[in-house]
Amino acid sequence: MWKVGELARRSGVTVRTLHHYHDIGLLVPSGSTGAGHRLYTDADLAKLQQILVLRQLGLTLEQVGEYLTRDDYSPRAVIELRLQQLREQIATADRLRVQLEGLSRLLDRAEIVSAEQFLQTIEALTMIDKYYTPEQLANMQERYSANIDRIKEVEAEWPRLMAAVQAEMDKGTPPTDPAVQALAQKWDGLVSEFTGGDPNLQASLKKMYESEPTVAGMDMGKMRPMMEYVQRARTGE
Amino acid sequence: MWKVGELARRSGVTVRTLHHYHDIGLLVPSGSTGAGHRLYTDADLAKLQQILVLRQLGLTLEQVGEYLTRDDYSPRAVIELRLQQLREQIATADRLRVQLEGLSRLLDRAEIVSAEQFLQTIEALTMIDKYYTPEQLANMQERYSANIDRIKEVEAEWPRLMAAVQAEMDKGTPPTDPAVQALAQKWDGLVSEFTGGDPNLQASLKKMYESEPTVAGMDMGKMRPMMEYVQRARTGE
DNA sequence: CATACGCCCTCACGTTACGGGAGGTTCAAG
DNA sequence: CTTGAACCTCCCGTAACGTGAGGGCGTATG
Repeated sequence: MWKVGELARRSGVTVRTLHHYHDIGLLVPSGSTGAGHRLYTDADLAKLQQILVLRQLGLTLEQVGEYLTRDDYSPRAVIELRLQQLREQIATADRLRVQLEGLSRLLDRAEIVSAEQFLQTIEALTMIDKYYTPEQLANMQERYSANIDRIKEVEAEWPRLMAAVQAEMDKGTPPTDPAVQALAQKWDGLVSEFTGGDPNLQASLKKMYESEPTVAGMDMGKMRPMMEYVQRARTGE
Repeated sequence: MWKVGELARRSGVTVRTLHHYHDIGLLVPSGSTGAGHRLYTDADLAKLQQILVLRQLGLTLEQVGEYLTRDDYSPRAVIELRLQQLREQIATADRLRVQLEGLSRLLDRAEIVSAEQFLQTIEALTMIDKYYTPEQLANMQERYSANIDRIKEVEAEWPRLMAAVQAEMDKGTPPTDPAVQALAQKWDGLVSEFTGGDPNLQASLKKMYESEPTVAGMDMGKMRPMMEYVQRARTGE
């Protein structure tokens, strides 16, 4: 017969853990002293070892309790459940690891210098992962690697184009105006350059712009009226 | 300016989350109505997006707060910390997955039929992982695969040997008695058969027996006096 | 018998990031 | 004015304990 401290030392758990297991009925001591000190037997120790084994497998205390008391015990169910959980957990963690390692390489190239850029880059990577397929991404990367200078020009051109569109909107210029039509043509050119004319890629881009409150630091709430304006210029209405 | 419900819908979080972030000072609304309704600005939305991005990376809310407020911001520190955590997490989960897949194969061979066997097997696998090196394990598995019949004999012989040793102890037979010496020799033979004469393997076995409260369902509290008795027979004292 | 010390007890708040209900107020539309 | 949706604060809950408070018990020693 052991008291709680002895059992804790023998088994490697804390006294608090043994109190907790008693409180929840998982491991109830076989006896107690007149003063109320807990007394544990060999059988209690053996049961504790079993509990610890199942805990190590990742079962919750509730699950441990169930498996130690039910008659229709199924080792297979325990293992398959845990294997499924582990595989999902590993896959999720691995995806994030791959993302972060890519981001780490960006840092190595010193392309990020501020907290704002850092957060926008993470955000962009997250959305890219959400909206584009791996095939689309490989295609895009191939094209961009071959035209790095043009990419930078395009990046500089978008803010200018958007400012011009916004100016026309602010002036109340009708979308049928030749100036707006020219801007719409330019808009389409830049989009086409981004997507390489791929309609699937264009659809992914459109879905992202329609679904996200911000994209690459741009508030889509402000962006959408602009896109509608350009669409009206495109259709001539 | 948005109220809390509009912001929740735009950003994909719950109202409760926004309350919580306000409570802990992470995202404080820029204003409020006379009635106390929260009012959020564009800047609040942008900050929320940043918070969500960092949350997705796995940072705690406290860490998010720190990184959004400090001047000596270090993207590299964030990423390296998380990568390290992820790698450890993946390695741990993967080790357990491998263990469970091995156990699953045991189940496939129907070598486990009861809850008791199941728990003892898991316990044994856990200890094996703790005390033996991969090299030792490969060595042991190779030897056992080649002598499966003898292994079963040995497994049956240990309880008989231990019962005989216990009987001599109960009778108070001195360890120098020829009968006890014979038992000690037999004990050593079985151990040597298990370890293949490998002193490193013997050391791992010894360490396990000395450290664990139970091994393969055996209470080491009872086992240790027996091992001491056999040791005294071995040295002739 | 008194004291000291180690071990034991129960109670209760804390951890993290919210979920969700209770009980009430505010706001906009009919 | 009524009604219903949206808002508010407060508070308990989640899982598995850690930790401190305030006290009692058991044993050894003076």
